[in-house]
Amino acid sequence: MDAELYLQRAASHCTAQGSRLTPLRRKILQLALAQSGLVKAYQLLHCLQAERGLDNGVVAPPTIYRALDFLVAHGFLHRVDALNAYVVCPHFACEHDGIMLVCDHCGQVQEVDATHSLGSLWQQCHQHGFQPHQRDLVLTGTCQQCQTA
Amino acid sequence: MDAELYLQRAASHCTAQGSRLTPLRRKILQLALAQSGLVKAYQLLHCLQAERGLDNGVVAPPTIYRALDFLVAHGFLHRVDALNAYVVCPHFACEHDGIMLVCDHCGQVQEVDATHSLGSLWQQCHQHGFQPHQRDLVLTGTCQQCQTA
DNA sequence: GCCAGAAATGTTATACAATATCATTTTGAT
DNA sequence: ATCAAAATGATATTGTATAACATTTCTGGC
Repeated sequence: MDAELYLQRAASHCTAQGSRLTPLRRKILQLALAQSGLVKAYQLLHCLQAERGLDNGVVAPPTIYRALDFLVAHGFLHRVDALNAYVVCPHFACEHDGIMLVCDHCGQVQEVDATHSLGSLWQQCHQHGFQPHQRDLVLTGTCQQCQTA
Repeated sequence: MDAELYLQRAASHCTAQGSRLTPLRRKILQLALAQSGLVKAYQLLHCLQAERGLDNGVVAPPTIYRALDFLVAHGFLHRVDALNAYVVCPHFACEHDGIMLVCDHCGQVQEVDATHSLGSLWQQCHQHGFQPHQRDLVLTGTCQQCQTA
């Protein structure tokens, strides 16, 4: 994934809807993009701390979590509850009914369109008067490579 | 749900497959059954500690987590990742393709059969060589009552 | 019954995850 | 320029979970 392009499009997306991709948020999104798969909050914390150097103050957890909340709320990241982790969402702008298949062995993420099965799933929820919070579904499991290995 | 009956059936289920519902595990399952919806690990910790009294030693987290792991592995509980919580599974023996709709406002849980939509979901996973860990799906959201309220 | 290995539990300590609270700075609108 | 809102900094604390090792309990073979 081309990080620079992604960041540019993310910035446009934000301004278009009146929210702000501040330097801090941008930086953290950039760090997340540098990962190939899962990103963890405290990992970002350490990265950011390292970048700032020892003299430039300490990065505290709320700094990270606030940025992550923003990025998730705006669709740039998905949270993987089962692993207390996050993954970049490659197509934040489109309306996508997708599933993200997260391998909890190697951390790789595979995206799959699932308009059909998810459609009937959400429909079923609504039939029971239930308003699900998630639009996309994040599933954990074992990917092909890790099964054979 | 009749807790005594449930515990009896759970015990049978365990012996039938050569695993042991020990007094500790049984106790924790019983505590979980006493809740109407979500149960949290440290809540169980405090309950168990209270039951044992102050003189009978201290209950430590691993005691709880090991029991919870067992109960989840054997299908008596489901873990709700999004909330770091657990819910009792009312029908552990049946092969059930169900979704559990967990209201993160009031904690109530609603079970819905979703053989169709889940079937196509799991099928899609396998088509991509992905082996999901979950059989049931646990979704968080807002229930009907909490929407109107 | 007795013993050896396995399973379960106890114990201590620590790592990881997340939030509450309040102070300070930056931003955008008037 | 000023004010209010948004964002960030800073401090402290709570909640969640596991590692590592000791001890006890159970089980099957003798």
